[in-house]
Amino acid sequence: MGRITVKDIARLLNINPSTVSRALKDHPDISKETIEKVKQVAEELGYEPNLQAISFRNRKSRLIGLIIPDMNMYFFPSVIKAIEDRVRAEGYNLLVLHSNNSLRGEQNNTKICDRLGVEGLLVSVSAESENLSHFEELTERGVPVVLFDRIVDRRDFPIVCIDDVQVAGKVVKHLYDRGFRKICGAFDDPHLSISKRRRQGYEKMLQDLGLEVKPEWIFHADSSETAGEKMAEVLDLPDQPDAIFSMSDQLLVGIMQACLAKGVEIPGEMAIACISNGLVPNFWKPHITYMHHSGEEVGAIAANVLFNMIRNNPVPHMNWVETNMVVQSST
Amino acid sequence: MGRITVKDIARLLNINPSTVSRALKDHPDISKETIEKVKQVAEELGYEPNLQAISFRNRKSRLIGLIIPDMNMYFFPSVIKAIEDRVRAEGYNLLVLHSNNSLRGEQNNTKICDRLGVEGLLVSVSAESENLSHFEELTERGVPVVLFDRIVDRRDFPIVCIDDVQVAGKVVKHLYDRGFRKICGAFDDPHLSISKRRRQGYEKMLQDLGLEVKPEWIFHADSSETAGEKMAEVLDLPDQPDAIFSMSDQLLVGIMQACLAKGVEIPGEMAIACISNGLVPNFWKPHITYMHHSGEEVGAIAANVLFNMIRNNPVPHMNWVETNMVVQSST
DNA sequence: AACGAGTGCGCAAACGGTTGCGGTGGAAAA
DNA sequence: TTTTCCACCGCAACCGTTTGCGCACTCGTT
Repeated sequence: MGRITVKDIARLLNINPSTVSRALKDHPDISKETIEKVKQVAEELGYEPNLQAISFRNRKSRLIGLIIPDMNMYFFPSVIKAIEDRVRAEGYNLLVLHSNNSLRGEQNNTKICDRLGVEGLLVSVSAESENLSHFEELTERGVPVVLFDRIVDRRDFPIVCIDDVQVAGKVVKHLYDRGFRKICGAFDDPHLSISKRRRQGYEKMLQDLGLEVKPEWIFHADSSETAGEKMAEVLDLPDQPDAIFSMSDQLLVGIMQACLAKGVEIPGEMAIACISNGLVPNFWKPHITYMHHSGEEVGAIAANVLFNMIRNNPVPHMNWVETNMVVQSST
Repeated sequence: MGRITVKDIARLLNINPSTVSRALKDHPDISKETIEKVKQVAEELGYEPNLQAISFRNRKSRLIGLIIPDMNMYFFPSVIKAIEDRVRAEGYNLLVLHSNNSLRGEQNNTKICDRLGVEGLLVSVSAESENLSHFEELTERGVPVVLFDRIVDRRDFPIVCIDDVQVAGKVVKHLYDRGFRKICGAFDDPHLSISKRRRQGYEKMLQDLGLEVKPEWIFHADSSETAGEKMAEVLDLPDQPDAIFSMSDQLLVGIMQACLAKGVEIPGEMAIACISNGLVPNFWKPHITYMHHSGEEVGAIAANVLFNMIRNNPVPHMNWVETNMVVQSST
């Protein structure tokens, strides 16, 4: 009733399990006839190698861990997709874990990956993660850890992301070039370094352009709903902005909902530009202008860096992901 | 440099590995002092049990497999989230695999799950899956398989989904009750049984209401883009519908894009109602009316059925997921 | 005839943790 | 004093697969 093992095949053919093992992988020590017989019996019995036993014996799990802060619909699905494709192409399997944006969850997930013996770990850190010491148990044992997108820049771990400061600046500059001078900024959780860096790029560009940085025109939100609420407040200000920079698709949704609810004409009364995975800005008419920040590309590059590390190839500390501006309608 | 094992602890304390093993799990045969010492040393050395070894020895992987057709942003992220939460709460880990909507991919994924020794498998089948024999290797060895959402109804496997026929009918009926009589229908890949059933419910309700089923008003699309194209064609018909039923969020996006592109007023010129996970219909103003089909609920119920099977509790063959109508604006 | 070089296969250990069984030593019961 | 009993711990086997080593046997070469 249990599964077929090499021992079963060996017993049936009156040979040694070691011979079966070698025959199944065409070892030159084994005669062609024996190889034939073994393979035939294995086929007939429907033999499937026990990966647990193999992993255990080789002290290799063929497992890659992926820890994401949350399973939102906007960015991580495409990242996961790209990573899984690559991981599978390399003959590995992927374990996806989410930390619920908490440090505790991230630490637990890391421990699980450790206990399962993952051979590499890809992480987009939680909002609470400043201290990254929980990854050191892994790196000390030679298990590579790569941070992507939501990162904390410690020299110990290679990071994969866009140049957030520059990219945010470029989007703001784009709005400026189109004549907008009162540019509001919407950012994710203020604890996230990705939020800090994008806000930094936004503020720096405003200053470089000689524009004022108005705190009333800047808000942080970690969900579409709160972004909508904050946006509604901005729309009630006596001194209203004429444009909005949104650092993500998730915030864009809330912003659009707020604008549509108030009947704000876009881009007539309010221009919008954002950083996006590429789908969401096209939901509305006219389409929203965005800087394309491809989740699939981030995933592909992160996986690539990881496998280079697994193969002991040198990898750069910073791995920039390209972005490109997609200008739509009159914005 | 390698990881700490029970043997290391045993050597350090001049005791037997078996004593260490028992001490770590408070076996009554071991004295309190020994337990203390062992635990202290384990703590100091940062001992982490090797789950591979444990899985191997116990012939239990503590792994659950999840196979989805594709990593789209609309439905599966919420399903995955719910499943992972439950799986983790049970002390298991989740392996997420996607089949790229191909039978081959699904078969490969199943084989991988088999080789890894998963203790249960959750599947949303690919568009190409009619024959489900690849799952039998697992069920024959007592590994439960549960199908959800995109299902094929074979008596062998419990299924978790909404009552697609009835739900689609209800949405159509809702449009009818609001006075619409020319109701277009948008469905996913025609090979999917979920598409067939929802279309069946749509057509049956039209007939029950004495309305004509017009083939020109029915289209199938497996992406937002093609849905948009097909919708644009419908909008060019001489005899235009006054309402649309969309069977999913993904199609809704394409439909909305087409309507917005043509300047069709919603719901004035065209009423829309759909089956949705609940977020997408609120992207626009006015919000789109929808039948709420919660991905999280589907995931939670599917996981629940699976764990009941793992515990040898009896489970029903059909496991219905509840839906509820969310009526918005004037539609 | 003796030697060398291969060919084909078996033996046994190992990976880390668990567990049935058995043994020792000391205290209590007979 | 002998027997019984229990608390505490060690021994060894086991899970399935792999692999270094070595043995037996066959050929071809001097």
